[in-house]
Amino acid sequence: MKKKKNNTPTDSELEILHVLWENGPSTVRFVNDHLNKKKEVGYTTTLKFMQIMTDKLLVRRNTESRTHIYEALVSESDTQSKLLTGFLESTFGGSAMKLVMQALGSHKASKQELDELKELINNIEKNQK
Amino acid sequence: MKKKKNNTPTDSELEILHVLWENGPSTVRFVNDHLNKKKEVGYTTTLKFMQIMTDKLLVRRNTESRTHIYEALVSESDTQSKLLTGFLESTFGGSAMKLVMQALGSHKASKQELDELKELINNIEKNQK
DNA sequence: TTGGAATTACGAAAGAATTCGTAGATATTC
DNA sequence: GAATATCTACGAATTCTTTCGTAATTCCAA
Repeated sequence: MKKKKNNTPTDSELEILHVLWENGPSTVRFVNDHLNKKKEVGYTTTLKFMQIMTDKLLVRRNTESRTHIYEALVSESDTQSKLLTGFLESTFGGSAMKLVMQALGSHKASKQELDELKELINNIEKNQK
Repeated sequence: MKKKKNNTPTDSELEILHVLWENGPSTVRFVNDHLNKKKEVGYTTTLKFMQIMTDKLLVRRNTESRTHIYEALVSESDTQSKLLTGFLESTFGGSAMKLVMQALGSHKASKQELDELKELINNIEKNQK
């Protein structure tokens, strides 16, 4: 029986993943500096998280040089998709439409974004036929 | 200085709120029975949460009879909106459109739902002009 | 080469969320 | 009215997450 891997990151882990997704493989120092633009975080705190994430297989690291290089092992869209599914379930009873309506209703979208959205809807409808 | 009320429920609290939103004012027994349809939860566990939620002003209770009646003090849509904003920020970097695209892409929507959605988009565009 | 700076490993404290046991009070049943 | 069931209050254990201090090692600069 294969062990079910629990790949979903916690909030703090997610912040680190964002840095890795955006900047590619990075050192703890680099990630920590980035995080500190938003809020103060100790270096060893960031280090600890990245070690935990290595255990969880959210990232892997190259340890050839003394300063390790960390790389995301999970993709941004996969992770977003998983988190979205969980959020959808817990908050909107699993109804994606309710969530979409709520999101569109309370968060501004530009003309261009709305056009893209309509385009997407058209494609979905086309494939449904 | 007024104290900032942190009204956002935790996951367990949210499950209880769903029961209250759906069924109206309820006893601990009723809520606990409902929760147990999905997963095993001890009675005093549910009770404890509802007491905590009373402190947090997420619910209020009528204590006239020995068996207290609990009632949601926060609305479903307000709560969803708050949780959505947080989730949007942490997972999608604040981009509602990315979330909407992801949600529509990976979760099925019916013809009717898509029509409603287009209707909503039209209204938004109309108001933007 | 020696002392300071940077890095990793590790443990553990602190905080937050969840879960439940027990005690005491009140209601119900036989 | 005695035994049983139900309910609230409360504290505390447990688990998960976050945060950091310290030690050991390696690198670098004067």
